[in-house]
Amino acid sequence: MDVKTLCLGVLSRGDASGYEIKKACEEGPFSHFQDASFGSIYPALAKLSAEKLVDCHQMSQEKRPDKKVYSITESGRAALFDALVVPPSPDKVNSDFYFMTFFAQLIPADFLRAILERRIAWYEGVVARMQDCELSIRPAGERFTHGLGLAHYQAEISYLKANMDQLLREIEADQAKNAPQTTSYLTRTASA
Amino acid sequence: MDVKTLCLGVLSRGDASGYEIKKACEEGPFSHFQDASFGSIYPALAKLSAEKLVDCHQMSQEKRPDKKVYSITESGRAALFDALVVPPSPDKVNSDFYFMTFFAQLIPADFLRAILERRIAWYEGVVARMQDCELSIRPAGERFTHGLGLAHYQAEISYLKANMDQLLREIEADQAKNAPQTTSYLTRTASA
DNA sequence: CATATATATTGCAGTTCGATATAGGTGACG
DNA sequence: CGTCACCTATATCGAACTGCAATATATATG
Repeated sequence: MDVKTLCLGVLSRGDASGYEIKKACEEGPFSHFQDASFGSIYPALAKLSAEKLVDCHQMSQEKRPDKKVYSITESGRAALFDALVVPPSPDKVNSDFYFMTFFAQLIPADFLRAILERRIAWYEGVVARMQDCELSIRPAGERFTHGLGLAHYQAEISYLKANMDQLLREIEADQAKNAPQTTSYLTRTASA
Repeated sequence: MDVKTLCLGVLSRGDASGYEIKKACEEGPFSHFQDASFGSIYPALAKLSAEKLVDCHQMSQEKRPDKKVYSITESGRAALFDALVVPPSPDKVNSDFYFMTFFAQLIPADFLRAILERRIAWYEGVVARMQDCELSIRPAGERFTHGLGLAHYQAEISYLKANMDQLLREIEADQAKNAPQTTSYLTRTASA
């Protein structure tokens, strides 16, 4: 989804500044499936404003930097609708964690264990916070998407807990076999 | 993961051309968690070659365009190792599908149903192909990552099948209530 | 026989990322 | 009571990346 449409989506739920849009993608309801940086959000808002898809009100705050609050216009809602009724392009996933587990046999077992445990703890926290949040007042689509994300994270936690010990045993056995003569990673020969 | 490391990872499993690396990210074992375009892969390979992390052999093929086959060097394997033993940065997910379901109440129910059914069919195909593939010969890390992806897709299919009818009923009821006077999307008033 | 698909690379315009600059407020700690 | 780290808030800039077209050839598909 291009950043302009993402901004329209956030603004369709209520007025927000560029900073608040970023937060919605980082910690808020969009954090599980959208990502955008300031370097793309601010230009996107400027373009949307020029196209009259959003209105901008300067808010002089005391004790805070000035804030530009954007509101979606009727044309903006129409543009959001137009962007929603096209078949979605495939998900783009970039996961260093999966990349790392793929090459698990190259990684020292202790380091790998720490990474796996951190991942489980992280997602358990995410799930706990998601289960806490009040959904009954939210629209059907938001509830559905929330449940879908939850199902995904819970499945990942389950799998990791059920399989990580077995993986670590195999990795340890493999590394003991292939490099019994040294404890230094620097002198290893490529065993991949 | 930067594209250079991604290329090193692919090449650690065997020699490949830029085109073949792209295919590994599109259809191959990396397709579930990595993405990169030609425009980033070819420059990355050129840089890796300049840094002596990969070797390049020009292959003049008959009946095909020439091919540059890259092989990872020992320094390349060391660089891959160095990139693997740092804590992975958070996953980056960009999903137009999730974005769409989040705003389900804005979307015509028939269109939404078609999108949901297409998604289920797509992931069922993915799961079927993943279950087909022979894993016993693959390294432990690859098997583990494969299983993790499979668990994720299966959880998503389950959730969609269990909850899509309920969502569509709610959406239909909502749209019938909010716009009983018209069947045209163009004349709707913003009901979000 | 036209059209589409697959192999294989390159270049480019536009988009996005990540870091940095700016600048005051807030809370914690000894 | 200083100061240190972090939060709010916007803007900018180079580096990196994407998506697309161009180029060329061979094989399927209808």
